[in-house]
Amino acid sequence: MSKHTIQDVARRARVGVGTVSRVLNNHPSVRKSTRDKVLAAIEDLGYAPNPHARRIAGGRSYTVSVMLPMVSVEFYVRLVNAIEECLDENRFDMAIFPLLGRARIERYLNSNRIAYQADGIIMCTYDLGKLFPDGALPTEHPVVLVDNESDHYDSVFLDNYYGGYLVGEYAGRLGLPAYSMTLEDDPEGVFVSQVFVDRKRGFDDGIASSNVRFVRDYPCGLHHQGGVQAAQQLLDEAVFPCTVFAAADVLAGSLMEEAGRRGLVVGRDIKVIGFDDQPWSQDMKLTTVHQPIEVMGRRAAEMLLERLSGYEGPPRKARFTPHLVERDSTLGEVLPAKYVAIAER
Amino acid sequence: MSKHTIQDVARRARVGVGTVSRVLNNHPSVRKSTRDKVLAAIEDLGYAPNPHARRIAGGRSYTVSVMLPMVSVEFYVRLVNAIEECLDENRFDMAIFPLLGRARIERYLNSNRIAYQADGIIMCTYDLGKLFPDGALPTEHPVVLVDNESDHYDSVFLDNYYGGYLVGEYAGRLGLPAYSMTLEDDPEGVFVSQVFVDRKRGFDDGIASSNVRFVRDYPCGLHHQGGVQAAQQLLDEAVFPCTVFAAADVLAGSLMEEAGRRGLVVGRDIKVIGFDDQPWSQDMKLTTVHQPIEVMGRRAAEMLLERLSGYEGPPRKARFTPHLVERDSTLGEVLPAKYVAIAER
DNA sequence: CTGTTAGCGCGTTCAT
DNA sequence: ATGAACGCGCTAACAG
Repeated sequence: MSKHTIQDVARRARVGVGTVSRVLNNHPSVRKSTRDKVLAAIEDLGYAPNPHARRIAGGRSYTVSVMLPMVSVEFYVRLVNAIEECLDENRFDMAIFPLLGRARIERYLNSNRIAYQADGIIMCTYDLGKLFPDGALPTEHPVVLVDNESDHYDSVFLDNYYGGYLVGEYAGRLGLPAYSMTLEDDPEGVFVSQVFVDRKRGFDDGIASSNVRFVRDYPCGLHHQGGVQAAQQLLDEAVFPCTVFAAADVLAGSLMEEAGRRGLVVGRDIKVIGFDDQPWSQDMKLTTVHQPIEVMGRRAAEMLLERLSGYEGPPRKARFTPHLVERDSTLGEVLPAKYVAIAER
Repeated sequence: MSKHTIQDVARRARVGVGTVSRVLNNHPSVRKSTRDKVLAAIEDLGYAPNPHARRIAGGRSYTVSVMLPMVSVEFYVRLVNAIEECLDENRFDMAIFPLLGRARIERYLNSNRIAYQADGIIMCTYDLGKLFPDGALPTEHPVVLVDNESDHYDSVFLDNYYGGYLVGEYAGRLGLPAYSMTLEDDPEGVFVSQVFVDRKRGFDDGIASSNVRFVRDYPCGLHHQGGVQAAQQLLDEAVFPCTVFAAADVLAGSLMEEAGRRGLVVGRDIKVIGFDDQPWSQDMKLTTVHQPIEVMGRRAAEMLLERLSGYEGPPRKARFTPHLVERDSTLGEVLPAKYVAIAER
């Protein structure tokens, strides 16, 4: 926090505080020469306006809160970076509020929380209807939802059903017995993401029109270890060759690793299809559903900034359409069953 | 954000704003009867003071920032929960700022960031000397360091060297060839935690006084997958029976899992010692070094609150001493080498 | 003990 | 185009 005030800047630039304020807020009616004087003074002093004072006086602090389940999951890291980049370009600051678990979520039901003192909020993934009374956040400020569809707020989300459908269709064409790995139920019941339900529903529908037999689903935790455990059980029970839809790339990665450990050849003995198209999926040659995370994050930030600039229209939905990226993990030639049986052991 | 102001409360309670302010700030000289009147009015109106206004007027917003590398690592989740609990009891709010990576850290070199507008900061793990100019955060507010020792700020940390030493001594008594798994260097060079260096140094020194042979160290990423990879290489190369010091419980978990997969008996063929004593370590019967994470988090919050209450003494160090918890993972009877060689295959 | 008043730093009039 | 004055919601100092 700079120790200077707008007064100091005004004195140094030999102008009134009003003029400095205008420069600060990009007000058009300032002569170029005086604007430059002011900017120079600001630069010299290393001055930065006090966001709290701005909030008090002008009703805005140029800060937005981002609420999400947790970070350090690849999806959120990418999303947050994209959001922050966009906000940064518009001279907005960002604070992250990881909700982590039920206890913290309940704290955030209280509108006094600092999180709600921002100019606006971006809420990720959580189903507001299940967490907050009336399905609304306790705030008058604009809210944008990401990774979750809504009729009450602007929302940015992927058509996860369609993504799953693409995979189902594709699995149908592969013609092999099919399995799936999806997200298990959250014991705390807070992180019930519609996302994975939709992907699975789409997959089921996509495969239904083929004559492929869907054997069963293996629910697992959304991390490497969870994927490995489910993969072990799956590989113990599965018949080969087969197709497996892993509803997140991280799970597909676990599965491919575990399959390799057992001497199975991915693409031939087991066809693996992921979801996300994370950067490393290309290296792993994983067939997967592409989702434009950065674009979605940026769009969410833009929508919020539009609201903050006074846009008053009805809630908007930014639905993104995924597409399938075909890679080696589904491209190997399938061998006669007998040979596979040997390779399997 | 409540739409009421301190004026509304004053009117409703038929007192002056000064009195309301005194009640809000626990000022002693308020008659009990009027205090109750005011509290009733506050209750009726659902009033909550505006933190920005408090900051402007009184210089404090009752908010602290917590900066850390990332959450959703068990250590930080537990730490953050403990910190928030203590702050909550003192009517302070908390905002978390995950630094995530180099790009975000550099943004946070700028003192204008909202993170620095809090009354105080708790900084976790990062070595300030390497990240910030002069080894100081760009703020005049009080700072407390956690998981990192410092001469400039109050700091709360574990004696990691001693913890490692305990393990080294213990491994010496076990009398078996010893290996270790520690944190690999961070490619971005930002998350170079002294913590793991200290644990390893202590381990080396602790084992040095015995006649046990230390074979080699396996560096790995601080997550399950990283542990599995290192464990595979270690188990490929190791001689059994042996002792392995995993410098974090999560790595020990990976190792035990991988060892089990290979038919090795933990505690007999391979003695595993972890570090952290995470809640699940007891279930896994992992011998490990206990670290009181919640106590440390609470202590950090307390130290910061003391500074915010005006304490002005020199930087204090709250060093915590770990202890070894012995469980089954090191307790099996070692068999003759020949038998082990068979079991190994 | 309590009411009144002067700022805190800034945005926003309203004249000029 | 620009300076001066007012007010945002609150705390703190000053009277009583």
